[in-house]
Amino acid sequence: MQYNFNEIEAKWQKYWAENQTFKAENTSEKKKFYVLDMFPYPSGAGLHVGHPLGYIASDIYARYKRHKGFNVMHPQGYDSFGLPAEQYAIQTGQHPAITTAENIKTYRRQLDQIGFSFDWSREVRTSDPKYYKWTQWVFIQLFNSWYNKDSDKAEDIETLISMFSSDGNANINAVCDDDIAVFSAADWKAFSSKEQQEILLQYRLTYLAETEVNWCPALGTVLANDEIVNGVSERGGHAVVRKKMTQWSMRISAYAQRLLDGLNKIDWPQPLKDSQTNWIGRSQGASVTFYTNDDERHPIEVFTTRPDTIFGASFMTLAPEHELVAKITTAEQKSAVEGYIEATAKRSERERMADVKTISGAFTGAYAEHPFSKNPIPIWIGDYVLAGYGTGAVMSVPCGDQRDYDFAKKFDISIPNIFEGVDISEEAFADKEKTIIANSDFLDGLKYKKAVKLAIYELEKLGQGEGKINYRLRDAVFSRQRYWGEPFPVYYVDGMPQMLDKKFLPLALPEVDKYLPTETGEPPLGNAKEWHWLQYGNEGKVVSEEEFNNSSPSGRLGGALELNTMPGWAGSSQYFNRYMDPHNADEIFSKEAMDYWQDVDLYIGGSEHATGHLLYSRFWQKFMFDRGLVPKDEFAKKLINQGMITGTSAFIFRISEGYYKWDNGLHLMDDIQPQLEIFDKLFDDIYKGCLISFDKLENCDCYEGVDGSIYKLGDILKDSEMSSRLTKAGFEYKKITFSISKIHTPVEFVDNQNNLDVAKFMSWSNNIKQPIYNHPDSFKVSREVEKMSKSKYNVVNPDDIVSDYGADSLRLYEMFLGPLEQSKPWNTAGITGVHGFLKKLWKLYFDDNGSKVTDAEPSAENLKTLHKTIKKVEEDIENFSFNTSVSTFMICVNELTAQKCTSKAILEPLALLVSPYAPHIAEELWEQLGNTGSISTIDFPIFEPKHLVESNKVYPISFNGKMKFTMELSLDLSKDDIEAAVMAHEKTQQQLAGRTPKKVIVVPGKIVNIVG
RNA sequence: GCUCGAGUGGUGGAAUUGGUAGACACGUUGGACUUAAAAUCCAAUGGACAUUAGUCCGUAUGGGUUCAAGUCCCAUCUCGAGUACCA
Repeated sequence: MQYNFNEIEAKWQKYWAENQTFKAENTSEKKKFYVLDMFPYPSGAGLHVGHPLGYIASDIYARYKRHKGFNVMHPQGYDSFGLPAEQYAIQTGQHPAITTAENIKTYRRQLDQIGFSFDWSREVRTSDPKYYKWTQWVFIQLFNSWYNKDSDKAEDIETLISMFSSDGNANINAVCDDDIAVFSAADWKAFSSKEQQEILLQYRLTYLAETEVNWCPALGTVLANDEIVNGVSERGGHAVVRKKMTQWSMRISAYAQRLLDGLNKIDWPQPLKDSQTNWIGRSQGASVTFYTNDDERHPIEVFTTRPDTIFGASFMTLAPEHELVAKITTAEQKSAVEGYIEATAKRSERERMADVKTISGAFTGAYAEHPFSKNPIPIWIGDYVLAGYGTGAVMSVPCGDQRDYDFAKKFDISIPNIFEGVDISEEAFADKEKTIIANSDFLDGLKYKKAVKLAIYELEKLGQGEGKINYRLRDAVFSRQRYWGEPFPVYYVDGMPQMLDKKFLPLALPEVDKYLPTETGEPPLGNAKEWHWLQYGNEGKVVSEEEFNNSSPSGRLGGALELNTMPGWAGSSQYFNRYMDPHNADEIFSKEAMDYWQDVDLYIGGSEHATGHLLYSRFWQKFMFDRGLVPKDEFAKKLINQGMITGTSAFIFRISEGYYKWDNGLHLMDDIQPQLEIFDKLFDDIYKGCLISFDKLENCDCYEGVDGSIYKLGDILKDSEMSSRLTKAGFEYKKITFSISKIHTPVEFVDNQNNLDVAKFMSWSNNIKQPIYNHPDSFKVSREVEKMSKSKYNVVNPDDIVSDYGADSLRLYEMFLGPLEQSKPWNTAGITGVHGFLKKLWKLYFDDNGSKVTDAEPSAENLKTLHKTIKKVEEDIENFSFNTSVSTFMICVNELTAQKCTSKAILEPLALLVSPYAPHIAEELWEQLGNTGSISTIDFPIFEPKHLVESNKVYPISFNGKMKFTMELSLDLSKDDIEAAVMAHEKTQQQLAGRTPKKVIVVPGKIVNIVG
């Protein structure tokens, strides 16, 4: 009986689908286990072999947990809003919903054939109105909440309103906008409704504000910080500029500390935690207020992490954009300051980042007064101070900060030394631990920590400062000028945003005739003919502006709807909770479902979401927790980042340019010009576009040129008949050199030995002349490891692998490649190893005549092999070391084959062990062994240590730490017995050659080492 | 620059608390079977010398701790990821 994987896999995939084998129930006697994958964006390109890696790992774990008796939820869905579908729509006019549905179909087909145990009955799609209804709903909850610092959690906005009407806002301790005027209860009641709404907006967790945003003109949208890489857009690499716009923002900064603290109680990879910690960027220090020393006494607030160095402050620096600059600049300095501001404004963010070394600034002519010494301190502006961080102003301590130091040197500002025994003639001194303060009045002689405390204490006494914690984390801009995203459930009345009532959700995306911004620069939704909200009582609908204007104003609610849509991360910030109760039309999820499933036990996905999705989701979860909607304030207990599977690109080499070395070297004579043209023409005619086999290039001389390598023609083509035309024209081979271009070539044209199928390649590509071989019949390409991508022609499609080797082989091989977290190159050739293993496994159960399995008693050896395997595989799965368990299976099958084992008592548990990894073959074996139903919930074999008990140990006998020979001894022997036995051995005597050992180390059960 | 991670055969990678380095595969070489190929099976495979036994060198480099180091400590180099005038 043959191992017919295609048939077996199709059979069981059908069985699982028909029997809903992996459907998880929300009520169960069993303990729950929630295994989650980061849901994919369904791109038009479909899956490549890199994509399923994490899904295979999580699937193995999910299947293992089912065998261990858990009620496992393993859902899957699609993050189906996004830019590519929209850009495709812009180009073709095709509605993104159609493209998206098609792509999802492809994804589903590809996923199904790999045999995942997903519970598809729980599928969600972020672009489905039934789903984004709840994204809109969460947005409304955020709008209706404020952050109370006293209770340290988000609360209903009604509690704030009642506090306003009883006590005003003076005693409110909230996370809110900075510049809110103080009002009394009486004031509050006297405010107009619009004024009240304006004030509340400054407190809400999602709020409308004019913010400076990253505007990408090419994409026509705002980008979040994590969507910008090296100053250009992550997608497309377009320029990004700063621009002021009215945008929805999320007050994530309210949660900065809790997001930081929460990291301690979740089992997530350290690098990911580090990057979140970094992103949140907590720094502890003090806020200090300086005053200008003129009559105006303008306050200048700065943030510093080193209040202990305050006596070293010899100047202040403001960001050029700082609002005070215009007010304090003196008449004499006005032109210099304005010139400088103009110059920095012209420089893009990118230029400023690229050019950190250049120190620039201008003196305002104004002075501040030192809080303690009362000395005048010159106030400068400089673009090394960022308007967006802290207060946009710093106290500059050149002796303690290198940037201040460089600035002071450049502009010849004094650099007072306030450190004991430190030389600052070359550079600033920033080592906190070694700091002893000097020349600082009451701080003299103190170490860093004490000096900080005392400085803050004295500042507080003066009323000019206090201890403060600053975060780098900014509020997150939540508006995008896009079509293909969630519409905001918001309409405007008199310029103030109003939330749609829950019963009117979802507010569906309107139809538009084009997906670009409007001519007046409004977002794409501005193209919608019907995009006004019209409501009377319980009846509400979306209408045209005209219909709205013609409707009766009496009892009418509504207005123009919001034109922005939500960003990509909106839909992914709660999807893991929605999976628990995905079809609930009345609630985002029922309390019962949430009480049962609680949180994610294992989350697997890529590390690229470290500061995007994974931070925003934690924020939303904490908010939902505060509002009593979820029982846990962290949504995922454990997270693993799978590594990337990289491609192995293939390159061919094509002759691009020829050069001739003229005898007169540098002195080009006029008569060379026509010669040169003849040469160029001839060379291009004969050689340009020729392919060269890589093994030919490898072995010849080349010069390292600026753009790569320049090869000598003589080495490569001396004997070629092609070249005679050049010699006939009087050119010598040895003086001819040429450069090559390296071109990606589709990996499917290349075999395992790096031989190119030349015929296929020639018909695929143009601009190619005949290939030049090193060995006839073998044209070599070079290979390099790169990210898998269409443009590099190195994409390997899982469909091909599945049809050639089967899904089980693909699953095993992806795991076998290496540790899950590590990135590793794909090489299809290696899959024959695991495929061969599956065939060998099959042959343990079947030969040409059918089943070989017997009821024979297993031998001790059989049992040892089995239980060794159970132990190792179980440990490996628990440690997510899936690559080593594949090796373990191979060893096990190799051993059982050698033992000629046919015992059902061994082979039945073996099928179970393999089942999480290679579920199709396991199901088939299980059935062939006479069982009915799916193997998927059968108990995992239990490890019994008694089968591994050994009486003997093969000891390695070392001399001075080097193993020389082994010796089998009983494990019952005492240390002395072992030593005696070893010393008596003839090889020991041979090694010692008459010497007496100085020392003999005996570690029973491990090793013997003889020193001397 | 800062933070984190990693350097082991031709390749992917094993190696539990320091205790036989290179498991398991791929690839390569030789052989069996076959008209041939595929498939399958057997043997060899870190390097050098010797090829009968054996000897020496080997986990990026240089030191150190230890009876014993891929593993621990110090320094250096290289690569990768993240982040960046963050005061």
